[in-house]
Amino acid sequence: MLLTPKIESFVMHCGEMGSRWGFNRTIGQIMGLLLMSEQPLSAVDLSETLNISRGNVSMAIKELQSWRLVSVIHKPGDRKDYYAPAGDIWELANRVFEERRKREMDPTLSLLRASIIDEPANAEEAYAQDKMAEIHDLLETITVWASELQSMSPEKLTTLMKLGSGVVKVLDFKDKVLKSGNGK
Amino acid sequence: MLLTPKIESFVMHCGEMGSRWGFNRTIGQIMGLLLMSEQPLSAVDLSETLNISRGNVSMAIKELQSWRLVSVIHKPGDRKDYYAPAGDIWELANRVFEERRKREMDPTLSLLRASIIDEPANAEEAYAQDKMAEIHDLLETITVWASELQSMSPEKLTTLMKLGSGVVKVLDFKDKVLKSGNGK
DNA sequence: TAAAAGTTTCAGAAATTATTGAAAGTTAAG
DNA sequence: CTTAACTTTCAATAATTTCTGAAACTTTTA
Repeated sequence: MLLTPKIESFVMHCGEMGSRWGFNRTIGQIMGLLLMSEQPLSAVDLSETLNISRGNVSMAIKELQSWRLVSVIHKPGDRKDYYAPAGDIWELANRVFEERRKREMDPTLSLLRASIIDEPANAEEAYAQDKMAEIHDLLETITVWASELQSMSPEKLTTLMKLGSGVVKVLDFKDKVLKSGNGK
Repeated sequence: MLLTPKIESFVMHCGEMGSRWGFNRTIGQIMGLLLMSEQPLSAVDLSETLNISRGNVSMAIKELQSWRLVSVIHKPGDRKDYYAPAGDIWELANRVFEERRKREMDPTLSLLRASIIDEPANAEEAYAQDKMAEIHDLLETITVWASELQSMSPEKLTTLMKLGSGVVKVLDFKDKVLKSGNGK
């Protein structure tokens, strides 16, 4: 399968960015190619188009499945597995956020919780524990908020995002109306 | 300088998480240690406490400065450079977000913009360009929103985050009041 | 301006991570 | 049950990233 220059440069870009996005080059390229392809692709398609060994494709697909980013498709009368993005762009982005949160924040939150529990052994440790508590609270606030945002419908979320910092005005507006309403 | 077990385990954890957070082990450990230390630390302190070569500390500090996460402090009558976190936890988290956005999203946005401009060469490319446009719009919405949030004061932002998905109710409330107010 | 105290650089070594390819495993059809 | 078509695993190797340490550089003090 031959790619047009534009598609190829996108796919290669995904490969280069792969490690910044939390996976590796192969995984990035495969995801990029699947996103660009209208038809689902087989492991052999991926391997040949991207010049990647068959084994590497298999491991990459496994990893992408653990991120819930690709799904398997079977064509009638064909024993091959075909792969396609597991949902629309919006859903995929959501999954990446969620998965990264799990990998980047959750382990730290656990460690911090455990560290904060017991009494400081000395003044130095008291300072450190204060800082840990600060970091913990910030991470937790962000985690909780992120999961609430993810539970919102895409429409609501889009509205909120387009509103941007204008949301402040709405919050102020609410306060004003409530205050004048109950005479306080 | 000897660390208590609790502080040491936090610092080592930062090292292990370093690469997931966008830097490397050394950088993670150094940032962790600086966060836990009430006093600013010199390059030699860092090198000895963490068993890291002097040269590596120098490179790590340079990198942390490019992220705007540490600042240099000079003590009167002492020629050494001392290092400390550049601001409170909140500011540091902000900088990490911003820096990562720059590294993880901006290059992709540029590529996508460039790819979308010109006419598709064929049907296959037309599909690909549609997808690229979709990805571009999502990334841009997120980028704009994130930078607006970052420009809000920490207090407003905390209020907003604590409100969580409850923000939807406030938005609905606004709509209701406005509608009933002008008779529509 | 010379020496001392400190910092930075960078080529090579070490450690880590990704990739290949051959062998083993699985599944479906005949 | 056997074969053919396909997938997965994993030890060996390749590629990449990180780290060291010695040399070069800078700044301050005397």
